[in-house]
This record gives sequence, C-alpha cells and structure tokens, in this order.
Amino acid sequence: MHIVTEGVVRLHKTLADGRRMVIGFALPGDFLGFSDRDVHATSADALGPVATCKISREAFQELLDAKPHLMRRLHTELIHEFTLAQERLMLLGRCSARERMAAFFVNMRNRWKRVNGQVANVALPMSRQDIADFLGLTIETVSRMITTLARERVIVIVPDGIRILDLPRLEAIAVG
Amino acid sequence: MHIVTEGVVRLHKTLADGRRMVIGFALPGDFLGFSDRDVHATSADALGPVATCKISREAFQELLDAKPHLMRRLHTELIHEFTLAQERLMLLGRCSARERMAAFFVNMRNRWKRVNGQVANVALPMSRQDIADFLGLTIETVSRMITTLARERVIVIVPDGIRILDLPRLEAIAVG
DNA sequence: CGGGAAATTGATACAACTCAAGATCAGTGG
DNA sequence: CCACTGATCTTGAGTTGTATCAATTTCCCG
Repeated sequence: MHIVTEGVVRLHKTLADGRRMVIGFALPGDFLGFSDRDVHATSADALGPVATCKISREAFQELLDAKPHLMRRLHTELIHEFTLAQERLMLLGRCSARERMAAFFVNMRNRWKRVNGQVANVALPMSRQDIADFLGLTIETVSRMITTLARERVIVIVPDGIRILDLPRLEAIAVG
Repeated sequence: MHIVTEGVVRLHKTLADGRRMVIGFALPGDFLGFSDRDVHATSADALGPVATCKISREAFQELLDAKPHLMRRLHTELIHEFTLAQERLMLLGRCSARERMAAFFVNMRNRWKRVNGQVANVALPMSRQDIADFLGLTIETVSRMITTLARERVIVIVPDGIRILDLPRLEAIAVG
C-alpha cells in the first residue's frame, strides 16, 4: 500500500496476447493498491523518478480500526474512484478518438491543478503509447488527434506536455 | 439504498446528445446506490417486475457504525466492483465486438449461476439495444455477433435469452 | 555529431457504423 | 382464431473512423 508523493505511476493490465490497457496514472497524492486482489491483475511502474509513502497493510488496518471516520473517508474516496471509472466507460464505449483525447487533456489539467496549482502547461510524463493504451486507441491515432488539436489552436505541443490555449473549446469537444 | 431481491435493474448514463451507456445490470442480490453522488449521474430502471429491499441511508450508516466488520465487508465488495469495472475498461478499449459479446455471455452465465444455480439457459431480460449500450456497440453489431455465434453452434438463441452449447469455446473467444 | 527510440505523417485496409429493408414477435380487437 | 399494428430484431449494402503498415522526421542522450 503506497501513496505517491512525487512523480507519476502508471497502472496497467496486459492480455495474454499482448494487448495492453493502461488503467490509470497515479499523480502525487494518489493512492496505490486499494486492495490485495488487483495487485495480481494490475501492474504498476514508475514514469521517471517517483517517491512514495509506504504503509503496511496491517498498520493501515490498525489505523482504520483506531479511527473509524478514516474508514468512511476511504470509503468515500473509493466511491469517487468508482464514479470516475464509470465516466471512463462512457468515454471508451461511446466517444470518438477526438473526444477521448480532449477529455484526457481536460482531466489531466484538473488533476495537475489540484496537485500543484500549475495550470498553464499540462505535463504529460507518459509516452504516446501509454496515452493510446489509456484511451483505447493506437499511438498513430493519438498522434493525429494531438496534431489536429494543435493545428486548430486549441492546444500547443510543448516539451513533455501541452499547453491549453482554449479551455472552453477543449471542454466542449470533450463532452461531445 | 436498495438491494434487488427479484428481477433485473438497468443502470445507465446518457450524454447531452443522447448517446447512452449502460453501466450495468443489477441482478437479484446486487446492491443499488453505493453512494449519493452517482445517483445524480446514473439512472436506474426496472426491466420487468422488480422487488427490492430498501434501507435508508441513516439506518445503513447506523448499521455500519454498530458492526464495523460489515464496513470492511462492504469495502471489500466495493473493491471487487472496482476490479470488475477495470476489466470492463479492457473489454471496451481493447476487445473486438465478437470478444465483447462472448465475454458478456460468459459473465451473465456466471452471475445467474450464483443467483439461482440455473446454468442451462442464460436469461437476457434486457433488449438488444441495452446490450449494445452496455458493450459500446450498435444494436446491429450485437445482433450480427449473436447470429454468428449461433451459426457456429457456440450458443442457441432461445426465448428471452440464449443457451450456451460450447462454454469452453465461448470462454476462449472472450479472452482473445 | 551520430544513432536509436519515440513521434509524426501518409497510404491503405478493415471492423464496426449507418442507412434501409424485411422478418419476427407481442399484443389487440374484430 | 386470425388479421392488424407497432416494436424489436435481423439482414443486407454501402460508408466511415480508426487500425494497420510503411516511411520519414524529431528528439534525446551518449
């Protein structure tokens, strides 16, 4: 059980035939390993230098037993994650590549904002392949969508990320 | 807060432009409304006659406070649901229509089995459109995939559901 | 500066979507 | 009991968005 304190961690699953799905990216402040179970199914690895705060399962359980309100807090957090996963189902099942890409940028912006207030540039420490596997697309499609958004002056590509030029527009694309 | 005791409940979200995603189907024994929050975002409606066991949020919270181990149990349950949602992400993001269809049947079979031991026939109380919106496909594609599986003698179409003829084969298709 | 990985761009292919008929089924009333 | 009606499902033909395959180009980093 860890909490990321610095850097970004990638969580992913791989099918027997090699098809990969990135489940998510854990930013500073995010939990890792809500459960024992999915550790078997999901692998995690660092994108660049990462610092985490480790807590043993036993210690964590003790803590929860000692402070019941913490359990509720964790519960709320889990439900929140659950809701996000459902929104992602909608994204993957019913949205176009362009919409997914826009939603991804808006989402990353909001998460970085909560982490460090930085909003001008949206850092993308993951590779294009990671983004593709996160959005259920191919690397080429991701590249094309980014290029298109950049040509439309909605974003600009900067080293290690993008800068959002027209947030309202990007949000409008994201919802459909 | 409800628990379904009889019948099937459909949970879904709809985008502003009408695109719909069925988040899930709640079978007898399944929880409805883990949280207040997603009630706003997700709507639920009955597929045919449904009986539920209702419990107020306050009463439920009292119960949880009185029996801490129940909280843990619920927590475990939530994590399990969470893991299932992640498998669904893989399904929607990286699997073909045929694979999704097969996975859906295998999944429904296992769930019905836990509910009533019935395994011979897999009941499908939802419409083709519902299945399509659950799998991120169109109704026509769903229909075609079912027809194909039936022609291959992997399943047979029966009134209000299907019968699985070759489970190993179906499972093999489901994983990829 | 050179070399290898990552990203972009282009050409083509294909799986799933869309549009358009039919077929099947369920319910209704003569 | 059977014709009638609307809804659901299936089937077919053609289109399209994304994948695939194949070159470049750009970016690192030694």
